[in-house]
Amino acid sequence: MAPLNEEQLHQIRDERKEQIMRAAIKVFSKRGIFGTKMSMIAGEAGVSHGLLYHYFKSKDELFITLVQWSMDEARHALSDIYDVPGTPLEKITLLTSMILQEDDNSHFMLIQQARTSDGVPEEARRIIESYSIHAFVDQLMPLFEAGQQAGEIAAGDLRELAACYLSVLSGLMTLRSQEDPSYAPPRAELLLRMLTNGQGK
Amino acid sequence: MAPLNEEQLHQIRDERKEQIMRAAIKVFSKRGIFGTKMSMIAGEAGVSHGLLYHYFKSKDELFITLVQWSMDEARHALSDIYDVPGTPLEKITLLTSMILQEDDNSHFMLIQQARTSDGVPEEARRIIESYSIHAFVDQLMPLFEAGQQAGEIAAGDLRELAACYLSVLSGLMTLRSQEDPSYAPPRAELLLRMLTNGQGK
Amino acid sequence: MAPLNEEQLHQIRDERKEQIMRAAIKVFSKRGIFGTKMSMIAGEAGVSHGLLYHYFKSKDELFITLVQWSMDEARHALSDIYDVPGTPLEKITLLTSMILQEDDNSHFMLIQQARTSDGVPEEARRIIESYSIHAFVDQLMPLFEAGQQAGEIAAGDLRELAACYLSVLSGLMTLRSQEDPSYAPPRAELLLRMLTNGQGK
Amino acid sequence: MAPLNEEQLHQIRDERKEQIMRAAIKVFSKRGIFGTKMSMIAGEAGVSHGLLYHYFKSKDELFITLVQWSMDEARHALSDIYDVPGTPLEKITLLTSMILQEDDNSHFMLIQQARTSDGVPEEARRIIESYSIHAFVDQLMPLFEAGQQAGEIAAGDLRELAACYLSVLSGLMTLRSQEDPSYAPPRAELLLRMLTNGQGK
DNA sequence: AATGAATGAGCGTTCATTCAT
DNA sequence: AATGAATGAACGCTCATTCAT
Repeated sequence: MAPLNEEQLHQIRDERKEQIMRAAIKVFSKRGIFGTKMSMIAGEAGVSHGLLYHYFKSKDELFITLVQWSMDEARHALSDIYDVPGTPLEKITLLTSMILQEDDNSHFMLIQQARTSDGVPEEARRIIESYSIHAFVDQLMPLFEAGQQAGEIAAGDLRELAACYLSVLSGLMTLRSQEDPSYAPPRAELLLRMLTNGQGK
Repeated sequence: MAPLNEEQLHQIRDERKEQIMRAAIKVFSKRGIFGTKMSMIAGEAGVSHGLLYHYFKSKDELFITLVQWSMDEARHALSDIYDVPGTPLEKITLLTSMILQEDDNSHFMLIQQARTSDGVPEEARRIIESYSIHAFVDQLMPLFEAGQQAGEIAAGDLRELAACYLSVLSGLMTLRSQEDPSYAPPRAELLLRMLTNGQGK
Repeated sequence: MAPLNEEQLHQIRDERKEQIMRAAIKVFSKRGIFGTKMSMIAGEAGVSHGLLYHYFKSKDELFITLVQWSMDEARHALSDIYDVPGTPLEKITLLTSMILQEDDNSHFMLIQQARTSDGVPEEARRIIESYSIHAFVDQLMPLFEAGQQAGEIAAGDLRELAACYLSVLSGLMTLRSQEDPSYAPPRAELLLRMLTNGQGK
Repeated sequence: MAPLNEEQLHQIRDERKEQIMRAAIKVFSKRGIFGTKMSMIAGEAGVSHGLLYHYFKSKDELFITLVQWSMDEARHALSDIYDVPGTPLEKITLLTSMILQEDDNSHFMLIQQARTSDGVPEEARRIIESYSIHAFVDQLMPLFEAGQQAGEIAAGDLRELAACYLSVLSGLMTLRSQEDPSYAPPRAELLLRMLTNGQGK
């Protein structure tokens, strides 16, 4: 005999939980796990700090949840690229632009934070390692192979090429975490040269 | 122009102070400003934590000193490249390899930490911004111009190209701060394609 | 004077309220006032924690109510002993066995908890003191006097003897609050020697 | 009760550590592990709360240390009784009086708290169980045997008798933890009747 | 110069209590 | 009546910083 029916409660829970997660990823991705205080997340989400503990057992659990979420989102973002029209190289170009210019790339940035910071919970580290850069390389391999066969991508070791490309993108993403106005992400075409080496039309 | 003024040189010559700074940059560059505790630095340097306060007024001041020091070191590393023999592109290739493979690139990494982290003292931030990426681009412009005239570097906006190149290197450096065994820095040649675009021999 | 006034009786008859009180005394008597969380009581009673505040203004008020209830129950238990058949000493022996072996002596244990712990609400303390051990001694005096006249109880200061006897029982009860399997309550006959001193048949 | 003996003082040599332990046992034994706040201990010891963590890693560790200390003290107190002159019964009488009237029986009380409370660290619980009441019974057996042979102690199962006696003393000690002015410890002679059963001269 | 004892501000977390539904 | 989301005071603990020696 609940005063609120099951569905309403569920809705509130999901709503709040998502609200907190959005606030948390925003702060974590910018300030890292040490620099982020639970009160900052609460403030960003507009709730009391106590409420965070209704939805997440601890700061670490919250962080781990976000890392898992971000890994899934990142994989989705990569797989979505197969659905847009265009040649393989066009798809890669689009992907590059999206990653570099996307306003909210908190997911990628959180992963970078977790990868490069200290004090990250063991489980978060395991999640990231289990989906390490090789997993993303695997995801992109069909696209790169198609590009190479089409003559759009230079000859050579494709896995190495893809890993290099992803490393560069990863690195660039970390540079976007600040508000440094002097930093402007490079144009995608310049980066793409690494792949085409002048062979593209 | 000396990177350190007379007094700074004198201070750094102080054995203890240098010992502390070397320990500090090692820890800061790996763990960031929040993840680094004064006791870690003291332990790394083999002195008591109380002693740190004889040489530095505070953790922030120590960090700021290190940022200043690292900026100077970075500028030196870049300017040194002019002294090695070889064509412009060979010089750039060498520089790239050094940065990517150097065992101790604490200086670069500290700058990255300071650039991408939060909780960095205002003054450290000002130092970094004042010598922002543009300053490094300026330093490398003569080299790039020579490379372009020699036909080793692709045609196009050179400042943009240099900025892109430095951004990529900066980003890659942040990925090296961990012990992630799955990460291997890309070969310099691949990165260089961004600059040559197939025009190099 | 009825141990519970009309209104209290009415409230206690309230099913929900009684359910909560039974759950609460069970938890309080085992874990003490600090070790008991309102959520534990709610869980034990099978209701939401919010509901506790419909019946009791606060944790303290709940505890105070239970102390009052337990004091009344304890007095009843003592007075009931007059109704069983047997000589005075037989009655005392029975009482001793009951207290030591009773499975549910939460009431006595709650009083002990309240007597020996800190952080007990002032009012609970006053209730306990007002019915202090002397009140129980008073209750038992007729029984002891009869026993002494019958030659079953040793000569000497009866109040002192009764107080000593009750103190010992009180103390032993606190030892039963745990699940320590190495502890077994002593046999009543041994304790009774304090009273009889070899004079009983 | 005897303060620290030479050897223990050697271990606890540090003045501050001893100061903190004395303050801590005073508060813990009165208020239990939950009721005791680190700030109370700090206040009682006249130091800042931060200092406690220089000497003890955590509240639990401090508590465990005290339990161990108290167990050792309790064993010593029992074994010391063999050194005083007198018949076995006189020794037991003296021991009883000491335990009941000693102003500072924090050690015994801490053990009782740890035995009967909740939230006690697992290790503390193990220490207490490993020296459970049987260990103390073992310690006193020679004395009881001598008393029985001398005709001072009643015939019967001696281990049961000793266990009963110690249980009663343990229980009485918990009643002394408060400042309840209405409570006066019983005279030793009355308790001793349990052992003599009128057989003593 | 050098140590480490000592302090206290600040953060993560718990839980009694309130309140909208 | 009944629920559980929401709040915030308070506590355990960390660590930058100070200070007596």
